[in-house]
Amino acid sequence: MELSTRFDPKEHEQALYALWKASGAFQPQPARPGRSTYTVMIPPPNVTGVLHMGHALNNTMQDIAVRYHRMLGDETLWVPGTDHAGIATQAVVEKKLFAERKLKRKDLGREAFVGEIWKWKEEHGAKILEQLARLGASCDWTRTKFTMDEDLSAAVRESFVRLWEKGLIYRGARLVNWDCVLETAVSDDEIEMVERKDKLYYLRYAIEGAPERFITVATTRPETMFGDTGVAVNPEDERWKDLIGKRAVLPFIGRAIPILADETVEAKFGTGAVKITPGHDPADYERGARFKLPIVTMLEKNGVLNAECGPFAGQPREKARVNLIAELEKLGQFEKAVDLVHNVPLSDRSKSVIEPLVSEQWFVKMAPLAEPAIEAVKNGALRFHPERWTKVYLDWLVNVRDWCISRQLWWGHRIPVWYDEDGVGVASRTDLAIGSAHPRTGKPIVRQDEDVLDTWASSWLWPFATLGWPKATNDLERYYPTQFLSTARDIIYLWVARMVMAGYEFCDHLPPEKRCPFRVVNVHATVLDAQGRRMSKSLGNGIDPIEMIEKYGADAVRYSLILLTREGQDTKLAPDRFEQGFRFGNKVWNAARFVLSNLAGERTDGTLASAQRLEDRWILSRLERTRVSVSQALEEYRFNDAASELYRFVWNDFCDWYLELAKPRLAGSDASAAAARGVLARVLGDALALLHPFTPYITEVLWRALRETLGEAQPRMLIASSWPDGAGLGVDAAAEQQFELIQGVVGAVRSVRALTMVGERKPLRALVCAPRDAERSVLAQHGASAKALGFLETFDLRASATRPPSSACAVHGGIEVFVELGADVDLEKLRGVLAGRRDKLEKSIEQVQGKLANASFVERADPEVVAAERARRDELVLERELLARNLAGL
RNA sequence: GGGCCAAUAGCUCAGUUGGCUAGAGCGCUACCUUGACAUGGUAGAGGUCACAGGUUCGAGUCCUGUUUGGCCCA
Repeated sequence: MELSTRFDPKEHEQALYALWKASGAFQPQPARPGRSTYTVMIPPPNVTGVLHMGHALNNTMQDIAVRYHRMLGDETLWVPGTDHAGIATQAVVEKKLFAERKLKRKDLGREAFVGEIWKWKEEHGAKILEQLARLGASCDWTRTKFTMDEDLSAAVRESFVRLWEKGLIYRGARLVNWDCVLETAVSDDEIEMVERKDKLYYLRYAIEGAPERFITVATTRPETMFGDTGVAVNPEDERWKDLIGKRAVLPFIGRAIPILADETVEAKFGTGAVKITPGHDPADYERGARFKLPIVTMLEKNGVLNAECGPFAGQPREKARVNLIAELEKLGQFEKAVDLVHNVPLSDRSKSVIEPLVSEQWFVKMAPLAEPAIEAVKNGALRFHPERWTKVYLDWLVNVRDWCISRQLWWGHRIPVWYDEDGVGVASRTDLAIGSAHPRTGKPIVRQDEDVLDTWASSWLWPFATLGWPKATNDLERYYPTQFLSTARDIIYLWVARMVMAGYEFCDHLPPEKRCPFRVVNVHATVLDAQGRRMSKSLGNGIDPIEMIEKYGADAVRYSLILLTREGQDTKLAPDRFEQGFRFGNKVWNAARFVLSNLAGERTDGTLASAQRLEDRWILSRLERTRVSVSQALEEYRFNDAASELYRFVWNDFCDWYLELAKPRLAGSDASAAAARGVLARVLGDALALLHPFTPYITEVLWRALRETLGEAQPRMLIASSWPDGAGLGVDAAAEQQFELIQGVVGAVRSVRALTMVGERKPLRALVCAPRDAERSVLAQHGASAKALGFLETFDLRASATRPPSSACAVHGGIEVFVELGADVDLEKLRGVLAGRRDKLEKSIEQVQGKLANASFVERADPEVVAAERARRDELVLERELLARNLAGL
């Protein structure tokens, strides 16, 4: 098979992906003997989403794990899908409707509007999944799930009713994050804290019965004054101490509110007196509850001030703030406004300021659910990688708060609660018809609850609902629990912790030790821009993975991301960083082309037994070490270590040394040439297999070419091939050590060439002086290699020698290499480098001498360490002597 | 206010349980069109491992504190 001189990703990616998919490789295949199942659930992206770098990194990691386990012979399943993203999706479609038809959702009505969303979903909802495919993600697309699918909706219904029956669901008025534009409660993760320059306003409240006195409170939201039901001061604060127990009077509306002593008030902030607005501030809500203050709501759901606000009723909150300050000023009750930088909560979707607002919502009692999830990490059923995230997870669970699961939206799972005419609710697995009898009261059902459930109330069921739960399906039986979950850190509690809770709560068909939905949670790095900022739409600093795939290919994007991403540490990314992966692909491609062009004809088995030359034994030993360490790294989900190891092996061992040494051998037609071919085929084949999880496309193309070249009629695709098992290989430490000697001598020759500008290819005569028998013997046996790589005309090996006239020299350990040069060469650079090296040695020797002169080191340190230090000192001293001697003569 | 993480070459980062002559990629300098690859090769330059103490025979690595930056929670 003829390979083009360059690998063109566009030529292969789509076709290969289709081929893999059609072959059934993405679907679980029966495990090989001794292997088991391996399941991964994709974190379902938002159905309105587009692929960003975080997705690219996260899904590359999952794909590596999945492809690795598939090659190991596990029955491997990776389930893809999307979530319905209640608010986001509804907002997208509302916006579109308005832009195209000037319609609001209320114009259409609930049913028609939801129909529009479904239409939108059918047209656009698969985009991000298609993008995942471009990345090479080997998901089982026949099992693609969507949280609004019928079966997943049934799971949501079942879970709700079960919690209801256990008494874990309740309805109540609570302070929630309110989006005044979308008019719904939103969860904590749907808001973004944005730093803003704002004002801190100082307002004076009159004191009841003391017309000459005021109490000054500082606030960033003066308009919430109409919701004030108290003022708090620190009991130690001399400024206000005497007012404690008195009442302050709100301007305009004249409500008198108590002045209370509270140690949690910081005397240093503002005036030391703070207004308490339990209906509109989370901290005040708590404080108000402590003091049993009433709650006054002063806002309509659309952000307009309500009847509680006296003359300001009917004004939008922003306008009211301005007007209020102006009016207070007239009354002399506005003291001043100072600049303040603080965090303001904005709604992700509408970008409007979130108002904490008391409203009727549905909640889930979380404390009982949290217990087994806490236990899971304590007993080792669940492990975080990196481990430190365990703490974040536990902190949240230990202090868990009840979960507000209702949303005032139309898109989502409608809350399965029906009410009779008295407003008595009941949860039901099946829809209750209007007019039918309430199962408990017997009175007619008059309506279903209007609200829908939070999207997380479906995605927390993801690991088992996607497999068929609550039905006892074959998939659920086989593939639950899963092994690996990879996700971003910001949803550890919102999603990960809740999935664990759900696993223990709902998978009660399993014994407790099998309920935890996954064994390992991988918390991947956050991808930042080159300046270290988070990539965001508003900053416009994102790098589009698809654009990068177009430019560099999916393999390059994948490999670069993994090379750049140290475990759990954030990653700074610039577009040109993808070049590293791209160049590596080019290297692999060309190395393979070279190997393949030489492979025609016979081959040996490429094992240590058949490959006798030093470089053969060396590269096979290096291959074995690489295989072991890459496998180990993948077992531990250290993707970066695995990728670096492969990079080093392929580039620095195989290409730089082995290929170069194979070239002269391949020119011949003897047994050595045949052995080299065998080794080349073996190393290339194994390297492609080891690389496949990281760079699936290029390795698949080359694998096919290799198999064809070797004459295999119906080669199995690499995706379905076996992970290298190291058969016939072993670590050969002696070969490695000997080969390092050759590398050192070659390095010495090259150094002389470069530093004397003699040219890389000019044939030179070398005299090598190796006084030690062991080294001389290695050089005697394998000097030809050094001769070839150093482009030496002669390689004259001696036990002792003095520097021949008009020759330059280099020193490697105890070995001197003399290279004959013409008389007119410039030795200045060479002298400089040798002198520099001598000085460095000098320092090292001082250090070692110091250590060895220290009696307590010799006594206390491990005897092996002491012996090693002595040997090192002798080596260094010898090298320094050789350097000094030769430097003197140059 | 509580917690987590980082600080190592100009830049981006490695550096396992303390035993280093502290590494890689990019960038830089010099040389090389060579039959796999110039998307390449060879050789170099470049570091008081943030700072201050401590533990130890020995600290980039462990402990304490400080500074700077980032993130999370309240």
